[in-house]
Amino acid sequence: MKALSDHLSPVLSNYLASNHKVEIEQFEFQHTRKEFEGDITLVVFSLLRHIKANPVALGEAIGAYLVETVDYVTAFNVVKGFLNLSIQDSFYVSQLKEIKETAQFGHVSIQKDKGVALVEYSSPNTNKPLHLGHIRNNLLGYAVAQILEASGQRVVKTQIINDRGIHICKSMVAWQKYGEGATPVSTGLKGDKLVGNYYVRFDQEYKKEMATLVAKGKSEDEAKVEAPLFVAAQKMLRDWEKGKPEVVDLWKTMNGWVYEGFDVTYKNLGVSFDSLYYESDTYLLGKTLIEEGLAKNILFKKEDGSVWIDLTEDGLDEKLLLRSDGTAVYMTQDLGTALQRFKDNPTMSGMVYTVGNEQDYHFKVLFLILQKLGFSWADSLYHLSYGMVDLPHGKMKSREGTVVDADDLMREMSGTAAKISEELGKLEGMSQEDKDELYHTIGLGALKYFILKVDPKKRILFDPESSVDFAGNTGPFIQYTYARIQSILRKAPEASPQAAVANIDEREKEIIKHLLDYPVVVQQAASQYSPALIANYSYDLVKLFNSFYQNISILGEEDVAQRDLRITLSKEVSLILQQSMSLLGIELPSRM
RNA sequence: GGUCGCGUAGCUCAGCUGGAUAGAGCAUCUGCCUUCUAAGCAGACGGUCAUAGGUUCGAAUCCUAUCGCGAUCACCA
Repeated sequence: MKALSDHLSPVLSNYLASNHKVEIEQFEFQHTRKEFEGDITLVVFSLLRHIKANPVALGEAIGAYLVETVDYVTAFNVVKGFLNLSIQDSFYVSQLKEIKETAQFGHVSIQKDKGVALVEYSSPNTNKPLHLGHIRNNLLGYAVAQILEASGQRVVKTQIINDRGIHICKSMVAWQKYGEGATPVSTGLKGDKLVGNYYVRFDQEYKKEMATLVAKGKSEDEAKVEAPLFVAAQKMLRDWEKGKPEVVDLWKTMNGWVYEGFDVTYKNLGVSFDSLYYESDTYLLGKTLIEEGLAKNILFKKEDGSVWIDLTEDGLDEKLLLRSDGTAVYMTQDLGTALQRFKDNPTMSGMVYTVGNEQDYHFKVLFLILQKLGFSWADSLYHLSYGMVDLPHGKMKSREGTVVDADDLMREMSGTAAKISEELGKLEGMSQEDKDELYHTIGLGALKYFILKVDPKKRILFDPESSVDFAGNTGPFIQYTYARIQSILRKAPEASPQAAVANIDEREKEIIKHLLDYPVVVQQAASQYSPALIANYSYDLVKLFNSFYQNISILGEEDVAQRDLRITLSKEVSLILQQSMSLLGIELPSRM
């Protein structure tokens, strides 16, 4: 409806300026509700703040004026404070033509002067495989990056890899002790799974050691730090920081395995990155930053040597930035990473951190510290905070084996897609290879849509038993509609909408109106960082199209002008679907 | 306890900066495949928008309080 209101607003402005001596440029338009006559509605009530008048009388006057001066406004009626305007069919035909002639309608080509927006997502630890929580993170981050790009921003997709710290050392210690030289090749396991197994093994053996110590009369707290495995892990961390060659070598080898495993998962999921940052590289810069902060008296040192920032005046607490032994904490490396990214991207216009909402406080503090350190770009940082993915029985816990593994889940989704496809039996003549690819497309489409259609800040309940739907408001529903359109287009002649169309069906008009909304939705999704808006828009479009498709013949229409309009309409719907779904990372099959 | 987020149909969710009689899907029930792919379409059933106040022409939407759920408040990440 944006296009229409853009046409009408200046006319209205002129009218009100000359007749009521008020300057108004923004008007409140909305789609006319079905029960009323008309296409677009001006909410006259909102004008009453500026003009003292009876809403009905004002509506009548404006309506009469618009019908008189604007060609395509054919009629009007006023209900209470709502001015409903009827628009000529030919207007819609010309709008459809414009959509057809615009490449990538609704997407803005990248504007160089805007600077680059960094989008961080994924950022895993390198000690265990990716799970469902990472999937939401990855899908959100990737989609937001795509949406920002479609809105005209240059985007760099990035992540910080948490590749150092005690947790990595735990896997390393367990591998040394129990691994017997196992490698991904010797075991046939994905690298991240192999390393993850030793992380779990560490935890199991560590618990046994603690139990033994407690049985010998040690307290729980003593047992925690005295268990030989724990001591070994701590020693390994110190050796790593000293750069002891055999430790660093093992660290590199095992991280290498994990990265290979992650790459497979990312590829399957269809996400990618433009630049990578490693905590092992950036934590030192963070320490430098803290030295500077101390010198400027923004930070302070306690007697034991630990470094803090006092945020009590901002309503927050004191926050630790460096341990008393001088080693870095989480915040230290995040400060370093942020600065490093700015150094690498001097035209940075903003940075989006895709991180779960349990870290809301952390990011509040991070941004505040960067502001206090005097970085002007700190104001443009944004925490894309999203809710947890919960299972019916509560949180995912790796120790209790309730984690939904990313690779397993994707495989199951493809499997379900295959099962449904085979039951429906529409894929005659397709090679097995193509079928497998299609099942992956559909399965992933279902999963991605399921996750992205929900507002990011809300929690998602994931029930592995009932799985993800393939009917209704789902990815496959959209894919299916697209495939149907492709089927028509394969048989249809080239077509262009002609003015000769006698009249447009209500259903066709609804679709054109909805297509015209797409550019606004893309901008909204970008400014709100919400892929859900794109998903819901696409769903509505598909609903409208299916109703049209099921009730009106396209290729069977004898009137050529009418038929061409319908073909064009179908084609444009499919193109917008392709664009909108590409923002969500969902592929659309030409058959299914 | 402090701070932040959420609460809409049996279930899962939409509802844009306040606008007309709060919308979808799933589930349940009716119809529709010799005609462009039935993963679909047409329809029925289903609501005290957590509760109570307030702001105003108008509140699911904004404000306040209360209740419920979750997160967070580490020399973990």
